[in-house]
Amino acid sequence: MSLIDTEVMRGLSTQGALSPEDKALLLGLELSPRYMSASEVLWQESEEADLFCVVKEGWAYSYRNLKNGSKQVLKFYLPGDIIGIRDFGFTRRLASAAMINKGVICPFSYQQLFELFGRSSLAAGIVATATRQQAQLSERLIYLGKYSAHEQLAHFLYEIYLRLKRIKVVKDNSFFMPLTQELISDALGMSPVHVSRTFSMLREEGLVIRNRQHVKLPDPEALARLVEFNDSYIDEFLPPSFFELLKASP
Amino acid sequence: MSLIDTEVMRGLSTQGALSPEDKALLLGLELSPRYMSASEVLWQESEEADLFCVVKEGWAYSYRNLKNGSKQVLKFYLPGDIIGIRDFGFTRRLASAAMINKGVICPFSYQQLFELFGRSSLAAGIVATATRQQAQLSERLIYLGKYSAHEQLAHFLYEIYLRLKRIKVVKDNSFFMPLTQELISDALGMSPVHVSRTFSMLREEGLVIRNRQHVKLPDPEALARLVEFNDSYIDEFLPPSFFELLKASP
DNA sequence: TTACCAACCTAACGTAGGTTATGAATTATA
DNA sequence: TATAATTCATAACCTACGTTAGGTTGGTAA
Repeated sequence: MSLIDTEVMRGLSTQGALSPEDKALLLGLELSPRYMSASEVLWQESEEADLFCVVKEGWAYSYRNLKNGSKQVLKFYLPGDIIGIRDFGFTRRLASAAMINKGVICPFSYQQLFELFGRSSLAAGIVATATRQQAQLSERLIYLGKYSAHEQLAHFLYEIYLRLKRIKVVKDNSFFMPLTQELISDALGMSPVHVSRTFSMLREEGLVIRNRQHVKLPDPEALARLVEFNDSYIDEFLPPSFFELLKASP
Repeated sequence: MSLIDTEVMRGLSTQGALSPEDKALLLGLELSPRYMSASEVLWQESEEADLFCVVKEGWAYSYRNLKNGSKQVLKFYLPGDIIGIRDFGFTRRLASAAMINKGVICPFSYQQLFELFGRSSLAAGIVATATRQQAQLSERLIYLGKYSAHEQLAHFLYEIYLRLKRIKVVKDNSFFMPLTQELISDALGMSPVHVSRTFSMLREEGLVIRNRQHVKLPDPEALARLVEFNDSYIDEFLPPSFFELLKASP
């Protein structure tokens, strides 16, 4: 099971959509398989991200270690799956990855992917934007899985705060948030009643002041500490390597 | 707030990475803004997917209506965010999208995105693979948010079963699954003890027979019915439109 | 002004699932 | 082979959160 055997590529191939160069590139990957033992780590969270892999044999998974000692698995990878493309457009890994049992993987550098995009940095930019969204989804998943309603809501509000600050619509730690508690409950997977309860708790702790659609976070840093916020997934700019690679491409 | 004002594009622009054609394309988007009212629907689940949008003003969200009458919000979109790129590489929308308050959006067709990829259907294929992964992540999010442990584990096992069947390693409804209950618990956000309890329930119901790493689903269809499985996100091939668009590109 | 409705708050009570603990079955290591 | 370490099953107990329900507030419309 290799990249060219991936269902997507097989589809492209049988439809005659792959150019000879594309095919050559795909088959070239076969030449550098890595034999992995069970539990062997592919990469750790926050290491430099510069490649992705096709799982040829064995199972792998990506995960995040959490402050409370547990971990959240984001995804299991089976033969034929691509692991690590999530971090394309980021400087560092947002999650760790490891083998479950022994197997074989084929690495594929981001550099090679860039070259495929040819000249259009616009295309690369849009793809990077898409992977950023996926990163936000992963964060939400982590909070849904392992944290209490209190931590979840705090995390949610702090994320909204950061995203709004980036587009310069936060003034004096206050912002406009046109969400009902019911909509928030549908996002966080809890009952509307419990959202209300949790808002009350956050208010009593002095962390959140809310009046209908007007929200104020008197001490955003305290909130961030409460949830141990990992803001690398919202970072402002594409990594410098992104531009170097673009300039280096033909 | 337009696409070119998105943080990613601004980064590309200030680094001089955007070609004049890229810039012209981006600015051309400004010409077709759509003014949306509060609660207006952008698209419904399972409608044909052929475009994405940049949110210029207002808030939007994507969501899935669930069988039990509730809904799960997947993501809130703020000004500058791109909505609908998740479905690139799929025939139909995997989730609905709607405005929260009134606002302005700028549509951008998948066709235009294809043209940016130039000749490399390999690049397009890799991107499509990445969006498929995001789709799987979304499904997991939905189950984490709104379903009981019983339904979650059933869904998880059925997804593994489908993915393994696609790569032809399921024989007689049985497969090898090198996961401990602890690892499963870390993926599903529940305690190892409860994973064991839930496996026992599924066994008593005759839905799952498991012996260490060997799993058998005597009646996969019954499992699928239990979780109302939406298998469009694991579908085998890229949509026909994908190939038509590729042939149409210069 | 009155009536109405959506959004929100709080309380009382029930339950799914967490926690802790113990023992059995399996696999790994000496 | 004995010994240790995982993995898993089941029980007893507890808590975070769901559910149901009743009341307050604020916005809107006649």
